[in-house]
Amino acid sequence: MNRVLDDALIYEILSVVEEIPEGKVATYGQIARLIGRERNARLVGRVLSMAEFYGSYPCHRVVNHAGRLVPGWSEQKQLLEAEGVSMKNMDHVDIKSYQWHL
DNA sequence: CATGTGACTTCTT
DNA sequence: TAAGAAGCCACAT
Repeated sequence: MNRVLDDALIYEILSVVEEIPEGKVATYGQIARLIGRERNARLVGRVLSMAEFYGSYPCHRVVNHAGRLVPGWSEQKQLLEAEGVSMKNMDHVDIKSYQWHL
C-alpha cells in the first residue's frame, strides 16, 4: 500500500482541489501555496496522481504553471473543453484566461 | 549511499 | 522574453 505521504497533507491538497470552480484551472504551485508548502508543488502532483484512489476529485482542473496538460492523459483535454476551458494548442490550455483566482 | 527522473516553481542572468 | 540554476520531495536504479 501507499502511506508514504502524510494523510493530513493529502487531505489539505484534495480539499483545495475540490474547491476549484468549474470552468477554471489551478496550478500546482498555487495549490502548494494555499496549503503552506509553496516549494512542494511536486508533492501536489504526486498526490493528484493517486487522488482517484482516495476519491473523485476534479484533478483534471490542475495543470502546471505553463498551462501544459498532464502528459499521457488524453481525457483531460476533453474534460476541460466540456467545462468551457479553451485550449491554447494540442497540449496547452489558455491558463492566462482561465486560471483560478480567489 | 549516490544519481537521475518526475502530473513542479521561482529566482536570477 | 528566454534560458539556466537552485530548491524540494518521493521513488527507481
